[in-house]
Amino acid sequence: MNSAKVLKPTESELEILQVLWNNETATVRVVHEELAKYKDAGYTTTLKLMQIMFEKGLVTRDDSSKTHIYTAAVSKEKTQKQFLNKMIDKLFAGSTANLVLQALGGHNASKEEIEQIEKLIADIKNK
Amino acid sequence: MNSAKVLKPTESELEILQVLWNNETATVRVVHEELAKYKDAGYTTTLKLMQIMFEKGLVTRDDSSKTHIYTAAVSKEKTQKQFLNKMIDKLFAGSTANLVLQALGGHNASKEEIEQIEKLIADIKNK
DNA sequence: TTTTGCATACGAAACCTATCGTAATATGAA
DNA sequence: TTCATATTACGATAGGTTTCGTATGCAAAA
Repeated sequence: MNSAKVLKPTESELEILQVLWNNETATVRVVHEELAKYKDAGYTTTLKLMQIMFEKGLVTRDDSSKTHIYTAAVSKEKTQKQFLNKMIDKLFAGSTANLVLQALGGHNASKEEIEQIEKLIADIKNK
Repeated sequence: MNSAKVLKPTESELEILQVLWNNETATVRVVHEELAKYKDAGYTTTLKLMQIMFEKGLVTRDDSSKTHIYTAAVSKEKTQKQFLNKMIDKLFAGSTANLVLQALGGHNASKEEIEQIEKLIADIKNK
């Protein structure tokens, strides 16, 4: 039906998708207010971006009332995976482990997070 | 001296940087042949990109002989970290562990790689 | 010396992203 | 009904990326 081509959200589009993923559903106004917390752009800029996202198929919308209601049309997990793969490919010479090592290397994950990762690794080894 | 602004390589530029990182040093011809293995673009396209990268400061070059010799001016590690951070921010709600979990979730890491990661985690816990 | 071929330089075009101003429209209040 | 306000639609622009054609120059071979 859809997705004859892979949709690769731009950076601005990702910011909007974040809001939609968190809220399940949102109006342009809601998205805009959310973005306004850390960046400033006009309302119509957000509107325009979301209209373009609609044309691309990145979001769906209910336009039965004046104020349209938007929903993400791509899943967070799929999108994350898509970008991870591209990044592993372009920046880590195809090695997932390289990426993980680099990510854990400089950074500070909490005790709980480290334990989560340990558990996952144990699972992988068990299989 | 330089870097008043953060340099964010584009996707095409990353492909070129990969080659430079692998080869330490390379001519446009070498880079182009390498890219030609998996994509097709004209030679002058690669040349132009590398000239622009030079202007931006992403690469340096030795033009003492007719055929210029290019070197990456940004380190692989710094660049990787830069993109990782952006990605964690934009796509993983700021959580490094989320990214690692998602990356390992697809589990295409070899036994050796998994062991490397285990070791790193042990180190982190020891600290 | 002349020619051939490779390398660089340059400019232009096509395309995409992000931004915003303005106009049209619907909704609810006065 | 009329008016104010919020929302959408649309068009235009600025800036950046990618692509390539063409011109120019150099260097080695003929």
